[in-house]
Amino acid sequence: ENIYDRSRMAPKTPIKNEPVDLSKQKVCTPERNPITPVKLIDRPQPDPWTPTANLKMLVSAASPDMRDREKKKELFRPIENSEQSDTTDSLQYDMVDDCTVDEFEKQRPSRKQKSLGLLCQKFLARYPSYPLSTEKTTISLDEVASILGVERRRIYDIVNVLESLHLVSRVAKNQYCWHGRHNLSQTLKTLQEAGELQYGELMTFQHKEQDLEDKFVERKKETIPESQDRPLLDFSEPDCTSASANSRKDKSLRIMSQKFVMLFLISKTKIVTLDIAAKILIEETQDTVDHSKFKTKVRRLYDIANVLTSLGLIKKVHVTEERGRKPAFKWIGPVEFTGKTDESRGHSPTSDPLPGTQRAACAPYQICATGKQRFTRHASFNGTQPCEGTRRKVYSEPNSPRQQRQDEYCSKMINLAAVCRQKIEEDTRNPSITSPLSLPPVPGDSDFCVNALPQAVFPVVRADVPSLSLPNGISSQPLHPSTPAASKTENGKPTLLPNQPFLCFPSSPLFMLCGSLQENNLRETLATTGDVGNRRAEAEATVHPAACQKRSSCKCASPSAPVDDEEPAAKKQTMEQSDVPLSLVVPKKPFKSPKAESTAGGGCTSAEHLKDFPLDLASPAAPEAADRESTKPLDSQEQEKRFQNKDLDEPSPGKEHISKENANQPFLPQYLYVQPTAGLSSFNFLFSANQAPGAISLAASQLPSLSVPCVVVPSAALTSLPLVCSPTITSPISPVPDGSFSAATSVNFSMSGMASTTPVFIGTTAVVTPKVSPVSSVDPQQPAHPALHLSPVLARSCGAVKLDSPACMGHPVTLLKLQQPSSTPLTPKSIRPARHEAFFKTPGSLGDPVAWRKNEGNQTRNASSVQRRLEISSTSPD
DNA sequence: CGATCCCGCCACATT
DNA sequence: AATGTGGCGGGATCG
Repeated sequence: ENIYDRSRMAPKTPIKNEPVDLSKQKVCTPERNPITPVKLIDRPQPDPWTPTANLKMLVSAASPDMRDREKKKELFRPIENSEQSDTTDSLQYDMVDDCTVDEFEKQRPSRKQKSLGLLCQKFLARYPSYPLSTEKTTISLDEVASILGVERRRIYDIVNVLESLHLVSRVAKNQYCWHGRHNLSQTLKTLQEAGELQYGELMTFQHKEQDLEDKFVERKKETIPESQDRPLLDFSEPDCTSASANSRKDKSLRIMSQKFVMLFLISKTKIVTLDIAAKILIEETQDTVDHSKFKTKVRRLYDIANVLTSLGLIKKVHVTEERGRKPAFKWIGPVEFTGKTDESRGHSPTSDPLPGTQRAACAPYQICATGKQRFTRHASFNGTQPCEGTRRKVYSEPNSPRQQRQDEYCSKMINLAAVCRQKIEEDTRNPSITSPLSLPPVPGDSDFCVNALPQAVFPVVRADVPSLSLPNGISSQPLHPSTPAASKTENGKPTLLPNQPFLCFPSSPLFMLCGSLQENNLRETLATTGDVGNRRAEAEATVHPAACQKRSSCKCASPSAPVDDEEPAAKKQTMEQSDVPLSLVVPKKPFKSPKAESTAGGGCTSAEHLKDFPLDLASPAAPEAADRESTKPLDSQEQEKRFQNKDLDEPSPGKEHISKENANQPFLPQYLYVQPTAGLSSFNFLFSANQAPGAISLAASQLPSLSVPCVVVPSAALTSLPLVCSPTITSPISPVPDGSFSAATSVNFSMSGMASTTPVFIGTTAVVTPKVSPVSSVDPQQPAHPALHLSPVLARSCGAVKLDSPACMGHPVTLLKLQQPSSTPLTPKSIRPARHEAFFKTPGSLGDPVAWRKNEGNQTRNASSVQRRLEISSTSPD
């Protein structure tokens, strides 16, 4: 104590003691002051500003935690390094001596250094964006606070926002469970849906934010009574008025966060100004808007924005209007959520209102619901996947109001979703489509799920792995009629990667997969979207390109593409693709707009072909996408197809229906699966009927991309044929469009070496080679992710397949490579989502062209180096 | 000087 | 009552 007091009688700026500072100092000036204690002494503020402060200081100084924290901090140093240099010196008193006073004035900790955004980055750096499903990470608030050297209060700010996006969930007091971004897209999708419901109309009109806002306000008042209003909101958030006692205000930060995100998601421009957001978010009465309240809201929004920025979901921009320049934020996160999002949640819960729950077994998601929460409702979002039983239990145990709230929240969400679906269905679709949704029950049972796409179908099999990352997932996906086979249950389940990349069939009888490439689909899609098209065009023109492109995220854009067939779209894609680091370049398709190509550079195309998958992987975004994205790839492909289709316009039959996504799927190639024999030994061989080379010829450019992919080679076959690659794959690899692929293929095989027995999986998307290169080229970091993700997948696939294929086991590496691209993270489940989305999405999509695009990429890049390392390490084990 | 937003008091919730 | 949460807004910094 003495020391502290002594420390400086009058430090210029009495800095409150901060543990952080101390640590930093130490770190910073190790040279000078090797001894930590000394610094500490110095640091402390001379005057005890507050009794508390002193106390804290003492405590911190004394507590081992602090020390640990310091040590730990060092780990993070890299992040701070830049900063440190400056600050370090100044602070120290000692330093001061050395240095000038001025420096010391600077004080190390500049405000920026203490910013919530930075803190959030550090926080996020501690956890993997895409944690393996198996690992559950619990976060101790106290621990984190001490490690990061901040008060717990600050951690709450971060966690609350993360919780609103379901990146974490509260397990117990002081304990949170880290879920990572696996569910992010789903969550966003849900928010988008909710947002559309709430604000949708507004959006339609919205031109300016301002207008929007006004309308919004009006609307709110008129149309929506508070009561309603609330619910919606609630739905987005855990709280609940009704059931649980409405707890206090507590929702604000979380709810605000969700609403804020919603605004972005429903905004065509993807830009939301702070003031507008504040106005909209001011609950209830908007009118009042007293200044102070507004001001407070803005403050909160900054807090939220900082966290979202750290997550790479938004970035700050300025909007200049008549009035002048206004602070605003632009959404740079994923715009389209195909993937997982719907999968689980969407359907089952929603569509079927079965809340309760029967199939617990199926999806974790549901399980949750079932299990404990049943009384409450469905599982909570949060809990969903990541949490496992255990967690859940924990969760549930408490049965605290909070949970209830969450539950409620979930239920609300679900309902919402249901509503949306209904809507969609009504509007859009064919009954047929719908039906699949209804299926839920079935799916639940079986492990695998089939997608219901009317058109293309793959049997997707869910591997056994229930636990996959897919969050919600769940349940089942509707099967295609054709796929009866799917039946596979567990062992044999074939695994399908969402995008298609590859299928593994254990030994199943024969499968026929059909997916026709459908140009029609495209058209349909287009048609569907037709209306949208216009808008879309506009929208794109305005917003989209810029945003999308800029973001490196990968998103591959593919999604967007579909929607936009137009050049803009093309551009986007290209752009996006271009963003992708991938080196691969393929000759791309001759699309429509040369521009696009030009812009994107050849790269884009290639990327597409490769697919998005690989690309995704490669790209920063990839990581995220990986799991959930499996679906995406499809989309992307679809998009491509669309493009192509337009050009080409094949007569393929499309299915017509529906949703874009469906459309997308169409292009899935049909596969013919031949089963060798029962034995696994042999792999089945699949080839796409459509895709035959000839098909390819069709559009060299396009088709290739379409094509599919996968082939499974029977063991026997292997010898002779090592692998069959889908044209697509090849194409990406080699620049040469058509023919090239063959070559490429061969290459791959050779690589694999798996020849004999090992089964080979090839994903269209995943071209091994390309992938690799791209990755390297792109991001060094990323590779890691993919690997990680992949690994799990692989494992599953293997497991699922189980075949005999030693190959899987034996050559994990190889497999990984292959898989990575496409499958990556996907789990069988993932596949489903896409479709769902389609269904659900349709409406949205129509409404919002932008939606198609994905921006997911962002996240990836966010991952800190640390994170990556962690992941990698974890992965490797796998 | 307006935009940001850190800081931490203090009310409410939970244990 | 103690402790956990987190609303809230003063006021320091930043630009």
